[in-house]
Amino acid sequence: MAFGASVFWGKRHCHPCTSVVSAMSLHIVFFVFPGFALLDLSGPLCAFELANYDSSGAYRLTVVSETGGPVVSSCGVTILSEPFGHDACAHEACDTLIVSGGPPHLMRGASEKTLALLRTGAAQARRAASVCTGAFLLAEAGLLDGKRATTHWRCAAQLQALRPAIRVDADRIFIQDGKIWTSAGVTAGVDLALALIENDFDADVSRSVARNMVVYHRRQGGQSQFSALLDLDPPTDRIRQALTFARERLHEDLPVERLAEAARLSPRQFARVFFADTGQTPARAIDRLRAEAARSRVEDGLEPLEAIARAVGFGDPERMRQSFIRHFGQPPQALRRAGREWRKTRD
DNA sequence: GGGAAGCACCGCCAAA
DNA sequence: CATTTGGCGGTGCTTC
Repeated sequence: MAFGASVFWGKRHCHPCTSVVSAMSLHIVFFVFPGFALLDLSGPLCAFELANYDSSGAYRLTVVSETGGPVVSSCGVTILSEPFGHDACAHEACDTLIVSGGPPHLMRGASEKTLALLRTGAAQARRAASVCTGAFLLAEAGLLDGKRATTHWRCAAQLQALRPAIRVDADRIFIQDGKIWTSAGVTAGVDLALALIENDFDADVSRSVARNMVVYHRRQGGQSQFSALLDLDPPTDRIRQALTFARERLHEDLPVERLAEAARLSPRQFARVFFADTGQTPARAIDRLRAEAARSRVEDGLEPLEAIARAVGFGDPERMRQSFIRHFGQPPQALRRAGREWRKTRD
């Protein structure tokens, strides 16, 4: 074996058992279907695999599908799966069920058999989770009703329309509500897996896995920062007009009513269209615009925080601080310090 | 840090 | 008849 993982990454300390992790292994069951997105499966799989090096094989990993056998992913690569409900969830208790996503057009109209399997699987499992558009399958199975959930930002409005009872938040990397976990698009599945691992062990293990995968341990902020959805033109002219309008006068008061006026829509309709186009609600998007405008100036470290807060429309530094924590996960001071460190390494 | 006021959001229904 | 739009009012969050 030329590429021995234990040699390459090194075996680390074995953690003492926690309340959740006992001597037996935790069975992680991945559900896939024809056309599933390979990375939705392989990302989390890789995270759990690496976690096994840190935990002496705490996880047993199984890929299942409705009928079992070969399943072709959206990119054409075939995966071999076990039949769902046989070995996977019946004989050995399924600890965590993770549903992969796929192209949006495939996510509707799942067979009744699949939905029934998901319902029983989720009911028996300690946790159920979805990656990306996998949330649509959980939604159709009725497992997300009344819960907070996220999905790929492009599909958030569609999910909300499909199941009004879900509280869809498109600006999160992942969300846990009770035993149900959902995650944002594609690579957010890795963040989800890291969070599940941290839930089972502790932050040391998940941090170690993140380092081995060369990803952020706790990716900060919401998914919109990666979609660049406030920079790229939203599909409708009117929403773009409103965003341009807002960006040009961030320092002024920008209530939803005023944005709606700029878009020449009624406030109600504006809010509806805005969410459909961007996956965010208007006020939150403005808040993000301000935070982003402030961020580089904060990191530059040339102006007092109070002046920046005023210049971008936060009014006072405390509101800016709250907003930074919401969007970036850390207060302005911390980013300013990080900016200073970064400059030092270059000089 | 608790409580009131204001605002954002959203479900619902009616009108276009 | 279906879809889009606008208004109303309840609710929950933020701000002061």
